[in-house]
Amino acid sequence: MGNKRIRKNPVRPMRISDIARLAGVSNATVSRVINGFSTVNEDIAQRVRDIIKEVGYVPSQTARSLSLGASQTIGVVVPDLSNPMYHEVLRGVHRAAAADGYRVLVADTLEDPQGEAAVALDIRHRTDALVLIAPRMTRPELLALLMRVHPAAVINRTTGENAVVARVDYEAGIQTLAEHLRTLGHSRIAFLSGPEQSRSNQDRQRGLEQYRASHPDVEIVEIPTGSGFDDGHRSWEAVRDAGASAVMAFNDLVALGLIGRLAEEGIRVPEDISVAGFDNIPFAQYSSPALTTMAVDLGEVGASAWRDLRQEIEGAERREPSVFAPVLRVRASTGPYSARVEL
Amino acid sequence: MGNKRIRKNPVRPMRISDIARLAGVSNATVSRVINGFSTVNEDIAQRVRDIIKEVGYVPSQTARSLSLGASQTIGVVVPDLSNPMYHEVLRGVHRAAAADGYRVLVADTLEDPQGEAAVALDIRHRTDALVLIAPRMTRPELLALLMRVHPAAVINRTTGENAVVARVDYEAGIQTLAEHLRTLGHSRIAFLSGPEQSRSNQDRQRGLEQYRASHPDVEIVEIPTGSGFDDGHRSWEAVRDAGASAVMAFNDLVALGLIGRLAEEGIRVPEDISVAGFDNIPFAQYSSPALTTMAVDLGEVGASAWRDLRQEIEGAERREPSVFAPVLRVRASTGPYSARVEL
DNA sequence: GTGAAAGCGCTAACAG
DNA sequence: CTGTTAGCGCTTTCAC
Repeated sequence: MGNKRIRKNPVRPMRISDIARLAGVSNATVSRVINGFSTVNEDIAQRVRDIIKEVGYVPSQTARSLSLGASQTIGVVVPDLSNPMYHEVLRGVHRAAAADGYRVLVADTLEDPQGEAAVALDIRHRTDALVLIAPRMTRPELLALLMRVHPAAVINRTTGENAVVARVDYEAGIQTLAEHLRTLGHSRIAFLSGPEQSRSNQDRQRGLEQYRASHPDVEIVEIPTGSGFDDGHRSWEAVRDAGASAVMAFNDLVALGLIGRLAEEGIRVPEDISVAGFDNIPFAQYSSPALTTMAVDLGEVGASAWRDLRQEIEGAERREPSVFAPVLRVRASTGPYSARVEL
Repeated sequence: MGNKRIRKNPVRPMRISDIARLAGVSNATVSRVINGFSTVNEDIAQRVRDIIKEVGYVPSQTARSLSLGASQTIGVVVPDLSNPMYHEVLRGVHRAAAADGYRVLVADTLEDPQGEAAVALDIRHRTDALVLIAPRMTRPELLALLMRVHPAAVINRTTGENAVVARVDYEAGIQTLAEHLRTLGHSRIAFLSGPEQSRSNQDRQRGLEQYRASHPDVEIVEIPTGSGFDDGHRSWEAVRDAGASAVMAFNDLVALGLIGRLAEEGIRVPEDISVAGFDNIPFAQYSSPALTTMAVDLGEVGASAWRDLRQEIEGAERREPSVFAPVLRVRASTGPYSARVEL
């Protein structure tokens, strides 16, 4: 490059005006080339492109966003980035949005319901739209927030008119599972319930309430348990005392914990007792026996949220909430009822 | 508010000038109040604050970033957002950065090595720094990229001088594990290797090379296997043919797959054969028998990357790479060698 | 203590 | 087809 040392200073990134100067054209022309406006003389365009590539220029997304009033980026607010369930949803959103040329900004609220709204507002102000995954805040807070962050999608919470909604129908799911067990001949079924505050647990309870009403012939006894492997492991005495021939665990982890305990106790699954989980975690198919469970395509929930949200960004009319019913995966851990010796 | 209808139009967010007008002051004053400059008359400041709260004004982060030349945001580039391993690292980075008032922008490259650099560059231009988790691109590409995205941290890849590095010492880890088995009396050990291109697999292989050199008394036979549960499940014949009394699996999933198969075959673990995993996935402690494995605190790796990166952002000198050695978790799946009947 | 004005890097009319 | 100019919303000198 002759005597003009072109020193790439990493501290001071290239700007559009640098390119313009180097190419001997105006900023506007460079901008047009970058954005693929065909109205530029091909020779000039090529020269600009060459220079851009040569110096490795990348436009400032910040400036671009400010100027355009849009960032081609959406924000996703997650209560807990360490929870695999949210990951699946997140990934679904991410892939779907990426396919449409959108980037994703993820913010973890670290399970702090207080900070949720602030985080959401902040992130919304750098993005074009928001996805809230299972927000923890109270309903009034949520509604107030939604007024101000439109367009937004909410996953696994119901809202009024102000947001796109995608959610899993846990109510229906647990009933599907109960019905599966009833069909197998079980008439006394234990439900190992999860954390009390958990919304999805409440949904399951509501579903079972309905099921009891429509099936007076089957008894469903609720045993407060928890959401972890250990909780399931510890639940054995209560299950035994309940005299149930089949168990629906709050989730797969609980089911697996119980199954582990049953193995230790020498109780056969499903011959002596049937055990079913919920969520269909990857491991469910590898346990022994393989676990019957309810599968939810969380990725699809996320993708759906994005699709509806995108419509919203483009100004389409509000869609109905998308509701996803879990589907039954029958595997080896549930079987027909058979009278058995006292445990 | 008299006859001046203040209609909150969700389409047109509040700007600083709106607040200024409402408070009867200048933009500059509002800005000063927001940023906590003490030079503002307390009465005015209070009035401004009240109005901000009342109308729910939140400054545009985009404009702020452009003006300040900094966004208080870092970008994290992940090869695959669905991989739990990366999640742990991501979470470590996230928590540590959040504690320092930084937000995190996550970009998934969807395992596309081609697009990686572009994604990194783009995201870097909306953020103050970059974290690359286990980038897939070639070394020359990586080095070239790092020149242009400084400051950056790289996880699980070595680099030259241009980035902070945090990595897991798989070489040492696998040797620790081999030594554990040798101490138990095993002298013929199988290593179920993972994907060939996997860098961490290559690290393990290199570690075993060293181990062989320093321990001629133990034979380590490598069996190309894979990284999934099924791969482990399928590996049984090869393991048997190798005549090994102990197995080191590429990771926990593979180990668990093999253990499942062994159960089917009626082979006892660890009485007949010892099996060890790698990674210490949450499930490792719940399998039966509980899995001996190498634990890596991935969250800490991420947190460390952030700490060093932060120094870098603040202009401190380059730190040495942070290297994390996996630690041995002895559980029930490995035991002393005992001669046994031919399998 | 407060306001006016310039500027962060880019895009988009509007002229020519 | 290309350049000039006026913002995008905020921060920050520099005067007052």
